[in-house]
Amino acid sequence: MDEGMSGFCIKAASFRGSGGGSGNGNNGTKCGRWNPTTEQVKVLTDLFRSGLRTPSTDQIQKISSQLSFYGKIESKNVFYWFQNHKARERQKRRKVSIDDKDFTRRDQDKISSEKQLNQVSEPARVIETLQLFPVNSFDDSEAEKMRFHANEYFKEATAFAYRVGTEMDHPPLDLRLSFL
Amino acid sequence: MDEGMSGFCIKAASFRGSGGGSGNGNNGTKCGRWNPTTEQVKVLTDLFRSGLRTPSTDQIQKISSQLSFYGKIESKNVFYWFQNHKARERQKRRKVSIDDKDFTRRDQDKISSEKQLNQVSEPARVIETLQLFPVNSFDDSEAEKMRFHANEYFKEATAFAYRVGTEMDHPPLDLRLSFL
DNA sequence: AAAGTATGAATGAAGG
DNA sequence: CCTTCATTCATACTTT
Repeated sequence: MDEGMSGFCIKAASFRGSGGGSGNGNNGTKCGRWNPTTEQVKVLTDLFRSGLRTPSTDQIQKISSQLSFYGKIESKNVFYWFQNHKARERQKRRKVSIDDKDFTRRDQDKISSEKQLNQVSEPARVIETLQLFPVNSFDDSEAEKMRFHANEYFKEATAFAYRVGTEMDHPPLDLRLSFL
Repeated sequence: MDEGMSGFCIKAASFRGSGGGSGNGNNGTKCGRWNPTTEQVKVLTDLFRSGLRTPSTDQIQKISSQLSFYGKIESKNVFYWFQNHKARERQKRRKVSIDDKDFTRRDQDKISSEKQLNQVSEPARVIETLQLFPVNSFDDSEAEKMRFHANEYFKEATAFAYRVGTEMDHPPLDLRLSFL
């Protein structure tokens, strides 16, 4: 749209460290979209495997902070990464599930067992000590009161805007849009 | 590969205003979710910029009515648009901030310049006569009667994103990443 | 290089 | 208001 729309920065020929290169500690990535390094992807994937699905703001900040060591990264990148990863994990699952409806051929095909053999060869096996999800998951701040919801507007079936039977012939405000 | 299998409608190559292309004067009956036209987005954005944050029911009706000229639209679309826009404006500021790699110099940093002038190629300056915020009836939430009036969220430059003091508490979880 | 795939980013729609 | 899901767009990357 207008504001923080998709960056129109020059598309730099930035290459990811795919293949174990990881030479993009400080790649020439100008703008455009974030290109995670292999290390970053590895950590993120590991976190995901550890059970992290939707990190909170604080978690995102921490992760982003840690991952910034490997290259440029912002909080929103982490946020998007988890959103996408989870969404696609589910999407894949759903696809397979639907595809399984007709089991005429049970030769199992290959489906997506060949997705990817987990990252590139990383000789140095790192140790990660991550403690996520203690036992909480409490929805504490719920003091908010549910206001009228969209339902109020969803009655547009007949566009019959029920008006308050007071004296207002028309709303006090005069919203006129004269354009084009 | 995975195409819109879930989509029950014809997959029209309708482009939104993303990227400026906006080849959608009137997209071809794209059912499913609302796909705003560039004109609609422009008006909505303008309204938002004018300070409108949570339009009332009648306001939504009017806006929707006006915008229906540019294409199919419902009240709930307007409602959701404002909700999302505001929420994301806020979210954006929260996520794009705490990320600072080094404070080598405090005046060299240009900081957030990613936002660019949204000057859409609109030579003909439209005229908008909108009188909002009269003394209109309060929606349902009195909690936001006296708050931001207009440019509360348009502090683009923002040398520093002041931290909202809502994260004083430390999360119960301990995220530690010991790798490398 | 074109076509195909993987994935970052954006946003409509809901839920709570 | 906030968070999350789903769908789509745009682009980096891979394969042919």
